[in-house]
Amino acid sequence: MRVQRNPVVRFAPSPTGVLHLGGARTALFNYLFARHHNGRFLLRIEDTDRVRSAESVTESILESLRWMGLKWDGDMIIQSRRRDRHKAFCFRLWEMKRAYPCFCTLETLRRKREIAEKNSGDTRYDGTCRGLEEEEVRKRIQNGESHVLRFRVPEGETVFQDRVRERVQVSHDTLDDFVILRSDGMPVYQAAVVVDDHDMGITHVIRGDDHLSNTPKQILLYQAAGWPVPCFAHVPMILGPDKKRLSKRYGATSVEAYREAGYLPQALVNYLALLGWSPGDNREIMTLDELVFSFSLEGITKNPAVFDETKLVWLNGRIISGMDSVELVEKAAPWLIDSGLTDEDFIRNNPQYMIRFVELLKDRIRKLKDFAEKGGYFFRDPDQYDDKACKKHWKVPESGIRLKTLLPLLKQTEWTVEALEKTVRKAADEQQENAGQWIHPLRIALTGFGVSPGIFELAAVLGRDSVLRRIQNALKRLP
RNA sequence: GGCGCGUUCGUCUAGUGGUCCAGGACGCCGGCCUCUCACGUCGGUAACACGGGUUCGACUCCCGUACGCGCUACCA
Repeated sequence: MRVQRNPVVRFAPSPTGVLHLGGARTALFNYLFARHHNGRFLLRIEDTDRVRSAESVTESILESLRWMGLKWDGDMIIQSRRRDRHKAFCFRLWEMKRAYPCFCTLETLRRKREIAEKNSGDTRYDGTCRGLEEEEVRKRIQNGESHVLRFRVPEGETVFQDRVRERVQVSHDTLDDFVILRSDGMPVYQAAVVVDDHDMGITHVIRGDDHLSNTPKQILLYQAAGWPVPCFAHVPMILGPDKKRLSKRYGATSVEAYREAGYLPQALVNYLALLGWSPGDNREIMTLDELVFSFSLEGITKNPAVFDETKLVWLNGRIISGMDSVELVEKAAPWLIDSGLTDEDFIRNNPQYMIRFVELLKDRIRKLKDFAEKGGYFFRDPDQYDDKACKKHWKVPESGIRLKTLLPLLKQTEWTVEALEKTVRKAADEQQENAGQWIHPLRIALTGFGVSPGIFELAAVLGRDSVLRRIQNALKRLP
């Protein structure tokens, strides 16, 4: 499908909670679409629910978007600041008789709904105030009777072409006269979105599937106002492992949480893009630029997707191992510092050491925090030794003898990977033993663990002093 | 309950009537590499929800059933 030359899209989160994965993906799709078509990607904060909205939340949403690299164009729009404009729109509809005041109280509405639920199950507004005489309306308003404004839904049906759902058809019989302006003068979502999307020149509304049912109401509003109706694209939901809407119950669901867990923004973006969208070929690992280049609404799937953290973890690991080492040092630094392994000065003053550190580790870890959790021995001598590894490779009397034999040899070995390897293998050879029998105890002595990067590379990086010291420490602890 | 939307390996997906005894990826299992782990590499496991049509032929089109999700607020 052809897309007009310079589309304008927006991401419109409501600041009732931090940015969650579903919202992040919606933002991403909007961003990709805008960039792909040379359009504009705008941001609007939908805070018309004053009770539930919080300003601090807005800042965290912005921070999440920035972290993911989704830069929006222009200034962000704060919906609540446009209240007068929304109100004017609602009053205009009233003047045009497309809306009318409704005096039903929350309480009577609630009661009617309750009864309806028990009987017909039809809980829609019954239209009590739809046909009120103008005279009565004026009088009741003069009396200061509290009222809302409801949209007068016309007869007929609304049909629209959704860019991912194809044709969607809804009979107006299933709609009711919904509220557009609250009794306190605050506009309701339905009215506010339409006014803002129109004023912002939005051409394509790309949003979550949960808005699909609202779309006919909004289209009716556009039509009542005589405004052009934008294109819609409803993206399916992201589900939890139980196939229900993703919720906090199943661990982390916010972008923030993934950031804090040591994920790279590239990985999250890449993974989210693949969740509900496919480039059509078999590519899996893609940069933001590649995503922009390949993105199209046609590639969006119709069915909801289950969020699978193991694939995200894999992607994160692949991206880490493919990343530039200098950049990786920067990314890993906060984790190393926070865990107290080292400090900024050391990192700044030992760039070569830091680069070797990430290079030895980056292929075998999957999250940034693993640098700290699995690479502590690059910064401090082991103070405890892994039980399982000891049982397997240390609890034999020869281990001590082997390490003792190694000590003087290592004192005079040239400190290169090749020389170290030659030394150790030769020592094992001379005893007619397998090199592994020497390597494993050495690994435990140097790292405290049964697994680590290649032992000779590791020893080369750690340096002679550190290696000799660690062997001696280990010898003291040998059974 | 009503309305809307959806249903391909455990998960993400490719597939737009014959090229599909269904392809890729994650996961899982096994081989190779090897000082361990990881990487890499080779191979394996595993799916068209069900029932009716339409058609020479259906994963692909139509209808129904089941299941799931969403909406049904003076929430967004």
